[in-house]
Amino acid sequence: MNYDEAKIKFVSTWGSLGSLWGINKAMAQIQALLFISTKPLSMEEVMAELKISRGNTSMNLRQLIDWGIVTKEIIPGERKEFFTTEKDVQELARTIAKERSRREIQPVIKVLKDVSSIKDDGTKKTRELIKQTKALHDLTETADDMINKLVNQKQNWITKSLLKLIK
Amino acid sequence: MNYDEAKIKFVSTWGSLGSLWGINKAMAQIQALLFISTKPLSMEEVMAELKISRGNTSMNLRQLIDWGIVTKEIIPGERKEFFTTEKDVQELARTIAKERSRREIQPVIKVLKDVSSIKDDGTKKTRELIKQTKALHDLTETADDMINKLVNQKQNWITKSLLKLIK
DNA sequence: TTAAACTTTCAATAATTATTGAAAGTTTAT
DNA sequence: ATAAACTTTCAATAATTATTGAAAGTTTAA
Repeated sequence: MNYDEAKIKFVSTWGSLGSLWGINKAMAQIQALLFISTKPLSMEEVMAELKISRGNTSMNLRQLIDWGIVTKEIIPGERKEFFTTEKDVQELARTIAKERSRREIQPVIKVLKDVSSIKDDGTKKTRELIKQTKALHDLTETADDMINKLVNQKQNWITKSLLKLIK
Repeated sequence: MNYDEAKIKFVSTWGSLGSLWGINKAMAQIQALLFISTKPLSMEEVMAELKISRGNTSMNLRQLIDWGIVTKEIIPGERKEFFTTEKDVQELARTIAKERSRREIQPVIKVLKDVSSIKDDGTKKTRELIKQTKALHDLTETADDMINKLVNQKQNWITKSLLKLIK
């Protein structure tokens, strides 16, 4: 496998993995491309590399900026905008975890809290609903907390936490 | 909010959350319904509650069984099949984590490993590709290990790990 | 066996989601 | 002010994914 093959394989795999961290294919591919680029890329370059339209590129770049994963770069003497992504995987993981929590997990936690707080009328089915949604609420909330806390450890939680917990 | 409202809210919220844990809406809704049911449900009952077709119900129940989340129940004297889901959230989390890892994360880890193992020809771009995909490989692998290990602790890791880590 | 009760399959269709491309908008240089 | 260089917007379209429903398949009881 040479450079170009490896690059294509990486970008497309990362793209199809987008769903795993909750973003669409084009968005994930743009991020992947920037992630292995040695310099900031212009919209033209992104379009050309990924063979996607200008509109698509524009929209997805904006979303990545929204997520806090990509930033615009001003390059002196250049008229067009250039883009870079966070290059540190740790920081990347932190940002993604935080955003997903905010966008998706928190709203669900709220619903689970509401549902598990309905009045207990003493019937079996109501009790089951309360019991099960409460369990789910606790699990979701705790898992979310944990991921955020883990991911926020400034030093390499990877090795440290692993050693502590997993042995 | 009364029982029926709460039930509908829970089932539909859990359904739309399906994407978060990588399954489709109908599948997630069926699981949610079984999760709060006080008794095993037949295909008829699932169809009626969720207003989905027989074919859809059949296919998605089978997928849930594939995932190891739902099991068929034989009820003496009954001709049709009944279904239940794992009721313990801990066990549920464990099963889901294991399956997602196997189905989605492992294949990506493999690609990252392959890509990061290409021959270093000394060019800047190749070095960057190797460096970045290696970092991603390590992160992904470690995070995957961690989740699996955490989720596999038999006793309630929830409280224990939380107390240890988060304080 | 046969037939009723039930489940699965899958081609057709519907619903959803992503992508395009061109017009409208913005910024910068002169 | 004007125009070139560039970006954004969004209605139309394409691609993908989910759902239906009816025919085919299976199991059970008599």
